[in-house]
Amino acid sequence: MQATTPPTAGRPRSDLNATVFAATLRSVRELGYAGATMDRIATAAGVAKTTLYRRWPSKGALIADCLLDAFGPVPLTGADRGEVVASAIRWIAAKISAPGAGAAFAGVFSDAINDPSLREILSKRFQEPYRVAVQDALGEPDDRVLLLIDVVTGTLLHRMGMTGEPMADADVEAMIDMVLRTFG
Amino acid sequence: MQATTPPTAGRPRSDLNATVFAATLRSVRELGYAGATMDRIATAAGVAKTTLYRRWPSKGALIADCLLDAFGPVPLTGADRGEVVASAIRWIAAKISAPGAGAAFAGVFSDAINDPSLREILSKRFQEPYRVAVQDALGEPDDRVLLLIDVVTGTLLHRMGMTGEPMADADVEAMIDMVLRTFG
DNA sequence: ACCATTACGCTACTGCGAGTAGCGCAATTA
DNA sequence: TAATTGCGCTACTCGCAGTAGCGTAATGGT
Repeated sequence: MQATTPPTAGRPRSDLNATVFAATLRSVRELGYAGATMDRIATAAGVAKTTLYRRWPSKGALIADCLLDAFGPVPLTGADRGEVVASAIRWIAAKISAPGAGAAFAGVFSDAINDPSLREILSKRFQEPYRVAVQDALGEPDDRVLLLIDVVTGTLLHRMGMTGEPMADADVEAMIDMVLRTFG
Repeated sequence: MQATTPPTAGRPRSDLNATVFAATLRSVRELGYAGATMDRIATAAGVAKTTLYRRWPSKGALIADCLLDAFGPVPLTGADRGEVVASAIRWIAAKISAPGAGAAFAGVFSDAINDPSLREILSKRFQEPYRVAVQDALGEPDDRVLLLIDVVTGTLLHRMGMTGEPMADADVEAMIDMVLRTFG
């Protein structure tokens, strides 16, 4: 999300990302996605709203970056393929179940429906790295990996959207069983 | 969505649902979910905006009702369980792929994230009838059927949200293969 | 020391869409 | 004929995303 040309002269940017990300997640957790307005996030971070817009082009982009920072890389460990897939699914399920994170994810995702530039960010900056990592680990063709990601993430988000709550562990395990019959 | 007490006196409601639903789907198809404002839908239907709000409590509720009308019941036919599941999945995939319908569905779904009353409508009026129908046809326990619905619908919507396009037939078939290993 | 340059905070705005209020009129039933 | 309810219309309120412009702080270059 940083500018293409990092400037050499002038006042350097202060270290605000950590503060802003923390305030963003806290706001979404307490107020929901729609309730976490840019004004509130700015206030919660002790920062001017205009500063947010100097760094991120939109609310969706800010929250996407925030999630990217909060999630980090997928762990792809396990004795065999099945365990690799299962542990990766448990990891993303846990990330989405973290308070605030699920609502934030679903919110960004929904904004992306009406904002192609945000969809670009989401698919290129978010999905793509995970797809490459999984593909390297599993050696599946890319369309299969994309389907795998659609199934896992889509299922978790759909449950979240319908019930307002993250998916229970038992259902996560049922989904893993199902996926493993194909990708295990 | 109609009032709990259909009144006996006074001017009866005119037959506007078909006109409004058609105008709604057309607006979403041409302008996207966010672009299809209540003002535009009203104008396109040749109806006052206040009339829309007399019948539906929110934009999301209107579009949910519109989709309910456009989708109709799931066909649950087929020689064996596998064919029943496969044809049902192809049916919902086709419905979501219809121009406008996918964007409308995804839009309502995203509004529901921040609107519990809309979530209620979506899960009770939309998901529940389909769940019951599938459950009767397959004889699976309800949590399994709910998972099946989450997987199928979630996957289709996730693909739609990430790419802006409905899922290609080949991928739908791949998803069917995968699901049938568990539910076939 | 002194620019030029860039960042930050602040106040004040624009634009737009969801949802509402109240009026006059139309179409029913009792 | 009176009461009641629906419709169209105009005109709002409210809230949020995003923007403009100013004064000031912090840096590098000369």
